[in-house]
Amino acid sequence: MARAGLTAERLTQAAAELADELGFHNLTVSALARRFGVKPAALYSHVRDVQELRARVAVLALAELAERAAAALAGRAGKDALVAFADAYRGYAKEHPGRYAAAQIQLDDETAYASAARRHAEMTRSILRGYDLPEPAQTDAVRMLGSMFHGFVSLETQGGFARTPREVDVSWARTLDALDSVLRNWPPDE
Amino acid sequence: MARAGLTAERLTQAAAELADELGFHNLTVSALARRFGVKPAALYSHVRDVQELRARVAVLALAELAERAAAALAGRAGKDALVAFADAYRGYAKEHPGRYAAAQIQLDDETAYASAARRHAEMTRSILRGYDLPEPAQTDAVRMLGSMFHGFVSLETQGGFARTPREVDVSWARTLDALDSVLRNWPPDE
DNA sequence: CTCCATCACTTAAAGCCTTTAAGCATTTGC
DNA sequence: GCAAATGCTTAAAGGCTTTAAGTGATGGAG
Repeated sequence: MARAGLTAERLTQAAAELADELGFHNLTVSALARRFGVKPAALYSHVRDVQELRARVAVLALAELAERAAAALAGRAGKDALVAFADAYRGYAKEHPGRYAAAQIQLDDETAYASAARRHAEMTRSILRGYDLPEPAQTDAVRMLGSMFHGFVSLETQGGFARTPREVDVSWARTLDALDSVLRNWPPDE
Repeated sequence: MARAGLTAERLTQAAAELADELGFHNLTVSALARRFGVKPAALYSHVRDVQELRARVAVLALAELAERAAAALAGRAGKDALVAFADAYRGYAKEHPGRYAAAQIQLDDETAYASAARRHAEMTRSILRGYDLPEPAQTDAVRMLGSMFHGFVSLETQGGFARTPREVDVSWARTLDALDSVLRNWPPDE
């Protein structure tokens, strides 16, 4: 029999595509094996178990997302940077819903450390340089921005906004306006 | 053999507890049957399939959350209302992570319509009455608040903030300050 | 060039999950 | 007290994960 030429990398790549097509929670060893015309057991020489497969997709997604966000950020500052970053984030999630879902799973500390997770936090901080917030307000703002982006995208992809007629794109833009506004006028600690 | 006395309601209640203990994605028909000392097949007279079981937990969670939010909101207005609502939301998610996860799943239109999902939107709107935002800004703000709350809670329960030392409670409070601030000074459409 | 070791994949099997169908036992109502 | 309805069990099929053992292709050494 001809060999399929499996490697951890090819499996991860295909797994990411599968996740985008079928949804992350339908990413199974069996489905992936099927796609390669191979028996499920064959994958276990390249990947320890389904957990590792999912974690690999998560790391891939984090890296791609960081890449995209970094490109969007290049040469921009202030609100420009904020909007470009946010759009990159939302765009990625819409194009790659399965990968985006993967990026949300809990990675063990080692994997997380080695992954692009830190780059994300750093990029968010770099956006805030345009608003010069002192610590610890900066940390609060990082968390707020992350929550906002993730929350919006998450609700949007789950159809949470579908029942109201107003264009989601417009609400997104206005939300970014609001974020920019509050970052420029960060309320004093009371 | 003695009968277990299963009903859809008791199953739903137990399923919610199971979800909180094991995580929503570990909520299975088998595990639930085990808890009742009964064979899995027995549940299928009361519940169509695992999807319906999950949907029932989602509806339960939405109702409980609405209940709690409504209680928190009673007699409050302005920032007071905002903070009470947000705290109710976050508190519920922390106490009942499995139910909270359930509340995020896509319900079919009928179920969603019959569920408390609408009450949530209405309550968010009632908070905004304290800030008198005209439509369509109000819709944008509803979406922003929902995104913020869900995003923060979601990242927090997934351990997303664990790697930074600052107290999450403090960031939460400051984020609410920021939201209050931007609602009071909603940026004009540019 | 050939043989053998290694590697890549298959087969086999166990265990857990969902779900349907059929059977038995218990309750309920007449 | 008996029949019908109800509630749970048994049985069985099919899909998933994962391990272990087996087979055939590949490639390096002699």
